[in-house]
Amino acid sequence: MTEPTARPTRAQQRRQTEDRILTAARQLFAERGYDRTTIRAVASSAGVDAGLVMHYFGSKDLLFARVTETAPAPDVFQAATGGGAGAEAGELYGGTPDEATEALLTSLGRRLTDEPESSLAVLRSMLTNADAADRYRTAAQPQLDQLTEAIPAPDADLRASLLSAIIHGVIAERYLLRLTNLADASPEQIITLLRPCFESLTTAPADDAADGQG
Amino acid sequence: MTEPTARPTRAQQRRQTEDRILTAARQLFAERGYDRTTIRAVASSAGVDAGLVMHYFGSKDLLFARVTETAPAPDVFQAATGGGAGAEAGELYGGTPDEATEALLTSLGRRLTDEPESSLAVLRSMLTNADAADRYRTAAQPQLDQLTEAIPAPDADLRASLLSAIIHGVIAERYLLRLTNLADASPEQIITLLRPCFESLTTAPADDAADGQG
DNA sequence: CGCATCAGTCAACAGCCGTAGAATGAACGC
DNA sequence: GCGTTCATTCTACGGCTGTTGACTGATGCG
Repeated sequence: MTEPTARPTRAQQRRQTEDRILTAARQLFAERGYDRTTIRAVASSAGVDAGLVMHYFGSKDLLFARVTETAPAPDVFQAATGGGAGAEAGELYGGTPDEATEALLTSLGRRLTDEPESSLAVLRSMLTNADAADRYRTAAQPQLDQLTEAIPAPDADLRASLLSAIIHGVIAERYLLRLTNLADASPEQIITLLRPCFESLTTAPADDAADGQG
Repeated sequence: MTEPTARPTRAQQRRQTEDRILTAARQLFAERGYDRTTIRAVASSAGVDAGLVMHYFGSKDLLFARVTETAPAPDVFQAATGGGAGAEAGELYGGTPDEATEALLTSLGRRLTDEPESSLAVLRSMLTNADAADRYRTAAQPQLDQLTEAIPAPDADLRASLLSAIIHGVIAERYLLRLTNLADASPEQIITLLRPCFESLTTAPADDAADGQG
């Protein structure tokens, strides 16, 4: 059936070219941010003409939107499910605060290990591109809500936001700012140091709160 | 003596205009970041011609450098000295870990209260402008070293960097990304929630450090 | 007063940007 | 085979950018 002839159909070739463009765009957006990434540079990096990028994606904004929505991790926290595709993310934080803590730490660990290309594209561009910030905020809200439910405290939403801020701060300072201490440290070191920090945020102030709402 | 005639000397007038330009630049850099801030916009906002900005500052890069080096808080943590100009910053973190924690929290509280204009100019541009990142890293290192000395742990430098990352993450997510939960929260709330977090990083794992930390 | 200095303006240049549209040529359906 | 579709390229336009240099007029100094 499928002959080994290297003659792809037209649709295949288009998709292939689109992918090449998207890959180049993702990398450049991550490296330089939205403003400093030019369509010409993306096209050149993908080995095509700039007009073709326009023809396929319509505009620079739309290209950026495609890059960020295609990004494997637009989420704040993407808990490692261990490969179980059937595991709903909804159950990951639903349990105890301890489970939430470990899920967050695992997510952070993976983000510190993998090359966070597309994640960086979002993170870097969020700070200059209002659309990117909006898109991120919208995408992150359900995840924040979910995390909020796992935290037994009246100010759980603020706690969840702080956890998000900490994670982003660490990633930004390691990859964007490249603070040497953080850039050189191993993910395990970082996780070990942050665990008590996360625990203090996910667990309620059981000491003197006495609000026995749980 | 000094007549109320509004006729300043030439040098005074120049410095006054320079200040106006610097103020406008600081605000615009903070609002839009480096790339989206144009010299023409700065000049227009300061009520002068774009050529004058060039004449005074040489280039956009130099103007940005002046803005960031003039910034009242290029420092990571600027502990509140209570107005004592003679208090050397060197002594602020020199004491116990608890003192360092409180100094960091006070600094964060002030940053969450005041309009962090120039601080944002640095923070926002750091993430897109390589020069700004370098300049920041250089300026922050002594402060990090200082904080490191206050932490009695073998990995004190990493702990200090994490504290810096957390502070920046919170500020960035509140002012740059404007995550609603964080933007609406009061500084006191945030500080209260972060205190145990900071404590866990500034104090050594004296309790259960028995198990070989490798 | 007379000349040098300098704050400040104006017009322009060269370059890069996103984008549009015509042109080309190969792949496709009939 | 023929006309159409479509991937792809080329050229170009208008706008914005940083930057330059000539210009103007008030100010300072001798």
